Amino acid sequence: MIFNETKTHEITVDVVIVTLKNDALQVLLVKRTNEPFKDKWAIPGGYVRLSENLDQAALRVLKERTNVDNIYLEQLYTFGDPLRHPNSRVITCAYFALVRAEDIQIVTTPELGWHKISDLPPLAFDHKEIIEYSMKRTRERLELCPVAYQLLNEKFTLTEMQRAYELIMRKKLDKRNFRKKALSTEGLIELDEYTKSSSKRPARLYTFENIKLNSKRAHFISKKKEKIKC
Amino acid sequence: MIFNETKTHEITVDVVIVTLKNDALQVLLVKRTNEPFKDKWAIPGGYVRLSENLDQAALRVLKERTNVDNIYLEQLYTFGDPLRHPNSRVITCAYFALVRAEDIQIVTTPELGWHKISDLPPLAFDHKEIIEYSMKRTRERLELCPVAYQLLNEKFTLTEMQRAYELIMRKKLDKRNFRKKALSTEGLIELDEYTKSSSKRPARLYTFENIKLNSKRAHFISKKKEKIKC
DNA sequence: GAACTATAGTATAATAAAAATAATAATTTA
DNA sequence: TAAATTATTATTTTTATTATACTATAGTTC
Repeated sequence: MIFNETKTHEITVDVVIVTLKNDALQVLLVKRTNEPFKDKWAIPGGYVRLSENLDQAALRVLKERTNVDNIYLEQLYTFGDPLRHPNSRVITCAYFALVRAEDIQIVTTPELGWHKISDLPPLAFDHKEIIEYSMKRTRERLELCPVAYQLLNEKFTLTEMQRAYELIMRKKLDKRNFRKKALSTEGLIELDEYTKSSSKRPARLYTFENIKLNSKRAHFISKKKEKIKC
Repeated sequence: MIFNETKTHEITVDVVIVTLKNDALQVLLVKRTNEPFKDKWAIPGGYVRLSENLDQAALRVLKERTNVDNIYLEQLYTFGDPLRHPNSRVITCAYFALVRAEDIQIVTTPELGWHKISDLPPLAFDHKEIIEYSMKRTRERLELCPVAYQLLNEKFTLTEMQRAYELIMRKKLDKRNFRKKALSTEGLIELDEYTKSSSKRPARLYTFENIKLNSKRAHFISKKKEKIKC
């Protein structure tokens, strides 16, 4: 590939939209209908408009695809390899979003749907790398604050919360220690409600007061077992 | 400002180059000679060439300005506010670099020089925000791995290392506890050499084996006292 | 050369946090 | 009503953090 150095770049945002569904972390993908990478799956994305900033562009893409807003959205990383797009020079600013399954009302079609992160179909461009990076970032975030609540329904049991943590951190957690730490999280509110439809002992429901998530007590996953690259 | 939505974006990289000099963290700035922001100071930056990726562009800028390579360089954040550049739509991918003062052989002029981060001159564009964000990121990094060694000379005393930590973390550290943790850092090598020219008791010199910096034992700043925004 | 000054270096106890363990309670199903 | 399943609570052990005070080694001063 020969580069004409006077040609301009194109800039897009791509949003890794993650939810918790059927006891698995799933990511929203669209099937490409055109070349390049026709029939491969891709993260939802779009061009950044000149009138909007990057966050606004990502929020717009998210809204277009899922009709949700006001959720956890974070700039992830900007990918700019000259060869990441086979036809032109496209730099993409990747975002990731954690959304509640119950908030999402998308109509899944053969061209749009949720895919288990542990079992992804063939992906277009460098989107596999982007998804992997977003999961790494989610793990790092979870060590700092309980972002996992973004994946849970408004009312949830501690077991559901623990399960979300286990899926993100990719390791089993001890139920008793998890509960002890979780209960000390600022912003966690114990409700006087219990699950009903379960076939076993009902579990107490909790909810989150969203305000206080930057508390220093808000994280409760030990960092020690994780090795983080410098 | 009225936007022509068909106009293209321009993409730059800006590199926050930080060093430790005269017992202070200092950042390399260039004085702008043209409008906009004539006579204000700016982070070194440049346009991303079509043939290079973002890391390469940042490394090139770093090399052009300081003639150093092979140092700690990390993508920071991409800033894309439509109004951040008054004349055109410039999206910048910010990087930050930690460099050793002894490695740098720049000729400081009235248009290029080091400035204390605690006492910055008037800055162009959103560069104040970018520098602040880079220091925040450095603090977060330091909690994960001893990147501060990037600021130290090849051979350093534990007191110098502690001082680098204190400047980055903006708090006093207890000498005994710091030394205990520092000595348990993987990759730290105790030398049979001591400082000489000091008029006081000589201090033992240490060095770092760069290889093992992703060790889980490599970080030794407690996270508890820091509040991190979600 | 004795006293002083400044920084380098060390040992240990108190406190707090994390990890590891077992037993009991509440519900549905067989 | 016994068995199965999930929810919930308490305690101990281990590890990490914090707090504390003293000794060591050089140069400097008198």
